[in-house]
Amino acid sequence: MGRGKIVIRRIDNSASRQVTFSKRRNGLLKKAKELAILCDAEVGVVVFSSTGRLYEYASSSMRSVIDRYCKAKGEQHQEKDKASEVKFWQKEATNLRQQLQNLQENHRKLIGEEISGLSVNDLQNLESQLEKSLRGVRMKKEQILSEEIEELNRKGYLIHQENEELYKKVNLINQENLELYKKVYERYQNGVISNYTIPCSISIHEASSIPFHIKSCEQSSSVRQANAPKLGLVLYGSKMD
Amino acid sequence: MGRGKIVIRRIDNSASRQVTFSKRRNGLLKKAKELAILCDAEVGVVVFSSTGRLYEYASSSMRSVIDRYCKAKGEQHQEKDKASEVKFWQKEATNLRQQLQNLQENHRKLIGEEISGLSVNDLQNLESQLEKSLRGVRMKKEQILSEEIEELNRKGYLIHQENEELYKKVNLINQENLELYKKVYERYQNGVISNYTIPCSISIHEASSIPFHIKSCEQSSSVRQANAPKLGLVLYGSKMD
DNA sequence: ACCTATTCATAATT
DNA sequence: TAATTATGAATAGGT
Repeated sequence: MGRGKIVIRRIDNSASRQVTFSKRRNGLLKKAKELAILCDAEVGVVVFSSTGRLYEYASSSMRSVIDRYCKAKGEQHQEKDKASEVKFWQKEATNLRQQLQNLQENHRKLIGEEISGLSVNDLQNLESQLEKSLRGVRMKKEQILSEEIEELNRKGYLIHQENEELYKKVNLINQENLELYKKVYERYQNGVISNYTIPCSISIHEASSIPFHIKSCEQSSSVRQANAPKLGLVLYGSKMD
Repeated sequence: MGRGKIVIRRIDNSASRQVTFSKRRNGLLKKAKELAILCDAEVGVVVFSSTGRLYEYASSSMRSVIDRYCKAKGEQHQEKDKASEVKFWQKEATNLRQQLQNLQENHRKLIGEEISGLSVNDLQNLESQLEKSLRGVRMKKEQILSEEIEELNRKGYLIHQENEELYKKVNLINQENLELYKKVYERYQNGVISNYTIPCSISIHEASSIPFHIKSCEQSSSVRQANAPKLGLVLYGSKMD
């Protein structure tokens, strides 16, 4: 709405920016006023120029508008309340900080730092705690590992069985093949078919004679047979201390 | 700007007031935005409809605009101060609570609780950490114990030496005594003293022939001689794993 | 500040 | 509630 269309971006020229600011600011405040009157609305407008000067319009009063705004945003503004609230949160923070410090100290002791001031008894307790923790962690780890091993063994066993089935089938077919070849050869000798040689049969070398073994990648434990009983909790029992 | 000119006064018809509100509100917010961009201004607009609904625009943030407005007006921002203070402390508390939770979780894992969700690798790390901690604690404990032993040995050695001195002195005095008794006995035989018997001498049975040993109450480790060299760091080396 | 060509916002209408 | 459009208002660029 001027002599030419403009794109909405910062006006580089300081002078014309200043002029435009003046015009549009007035326009904005006027529109705000009109809106408030026409539509019975409570309107507040605050404008700071790039030089920092303040221009404002409020249909009622800026104080009222801001108050209502804050209230609408769910912000309390009773000063007495605020003061006690601040105290409450300070206390809360202090409390939490204390807890945090205690826990940190505890933690440091647990991981073997800052144990200079402790008595032999304290150290003994700490040692027991650590041993207990270590036992728990190792047990868990070993449980997971043996579960993995078990799973692998189970799968391996299934594959192994499948292999055996296949082996049997292949042998069967092979047998069948040989018989067929024999028949064909007989006919050949009888002069029915000429120029024919028996191909080599498919050879199967005891595929299922190799038992299925799985070895843990994490351990140097001994090789276990497929379908082995549950080993989890006793697998590394001797190492648990 | 429309099909006809209008006077700026409250629109009686509720429906058209509502429509006009909607249009002009959008227009106002758009103009505010344009002003902010074109002229590099900080702009805030708050509009409450007659039904109480809030619409707003702020080029930066409403908080910033209101802050700046209050500052520019030199008005009581005590309330605002309080509010932000409360926020600060709330944030602080939240932050601390979070830290506390993290540490607690960590701690629980470290002591072997809540390790169900961990991977074998995590467990491995945990185990290493625990082993390291355990080493540290044991080392410390054993250092203290061996220091105690050393101290006891030192004291024992001193007492032992004192004992030897005393033994010598007693022997000396005993000797002296015997000689005196002899003299008294001679005089008695010469009739100077009547009715007198020689008491038994104080007997000293090689008091210093028993060497001084101290044994740790905590360990079944071998007995150590007084004045032994520092043992702390190697005392239970074989047990450290 | 003012002017005015032009664009924009919007009142009325559908 | 959402388009459409005629109209007045706002304003960009120039003086």
